[in-house]
Amino acid sequence: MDLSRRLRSRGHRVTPQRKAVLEVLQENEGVPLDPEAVFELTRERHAGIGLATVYRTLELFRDLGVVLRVHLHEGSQHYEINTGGHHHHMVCVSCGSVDEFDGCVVDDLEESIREDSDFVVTSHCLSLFGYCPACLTAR
Amino acid sequence: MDLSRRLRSRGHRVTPQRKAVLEVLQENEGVPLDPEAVFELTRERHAGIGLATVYRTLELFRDLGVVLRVHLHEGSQHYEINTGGHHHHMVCVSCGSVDEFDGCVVDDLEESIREDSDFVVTSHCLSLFGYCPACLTAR
DNA sequence: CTCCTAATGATAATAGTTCTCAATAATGTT
DNA sequence: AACATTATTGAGAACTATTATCATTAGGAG
Repeated sequence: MDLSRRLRSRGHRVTPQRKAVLEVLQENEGVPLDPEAVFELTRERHAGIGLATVYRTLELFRDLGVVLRVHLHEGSQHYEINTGGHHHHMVCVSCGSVDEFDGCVVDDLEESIREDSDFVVTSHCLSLFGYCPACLTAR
Repeated sequence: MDLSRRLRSRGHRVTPQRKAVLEVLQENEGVPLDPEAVFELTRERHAGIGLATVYRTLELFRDLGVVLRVHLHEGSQHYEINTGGHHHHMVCVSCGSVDEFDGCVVDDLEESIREDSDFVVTSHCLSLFGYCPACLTAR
């Protein structure tokens, strides 16, 4: 939770840019953002930040477990603050909106894989695609 | 199965390039290949094929349902022949090898989503990451 | 306050993919 | 079989997302 502590404990420095990026991510909990979006939103707080710094910061935060990388099959990666709650996403193929869903069934699957094969599963990626309520009623 | 028929029924033409790409994919059933790999393998059959044609052909085949696009989080997209059998992949984060696994549990999940929310799920993407037997014993 | 060096911003470089366009060739028609 | 039409092709330019480079700036230990 405490960014300063988490950074310093690994020999990293606490900079205004990193604090600004964290704030943006925290304000958008549950909303996966791509680096460009993070860049634009962070600029409103820290005007001079560069895009490269945003990329570097997101990568660092991922290392630290502060953010999670989300794969929405959209050409750019998306990141969201890691709240600890395991969830995945439903992406509307019509409007691109993203919803969360909890209750991941993959834990069961990982279990059965562990039994059936010699492959040791350490993580997984799951996304659902379809139509959101708004796009469904709009036809 | 019959490429010629499938192409013509949609107004597309049957070309030696497309036949060559299909053959490569068929010979590599169960092995997700990226466009560069398909390009190299296809060149052995049809020497003059261009990379752009490979990209266009894979996209077309995907439209026709001939191939499936696989997301291995590797910087490039991967494609494999669509045999109709629903399966997903286990990617070794150490050596990059890819194994298939059947028995997808997501159908159950799609079901429960359909009941719990108003989101209509039409497809999903699931990949598992971990360590393959070879990499496990090698330590 | 000083020094060391991590971090930054600007920009170049890279990787993967798509676009452009003139030349070629697959198919329907004669 | 020859022709006309137009989809397809190959080559390379263009584009997008991301990473690397490097001189300058600034965090923080002493």
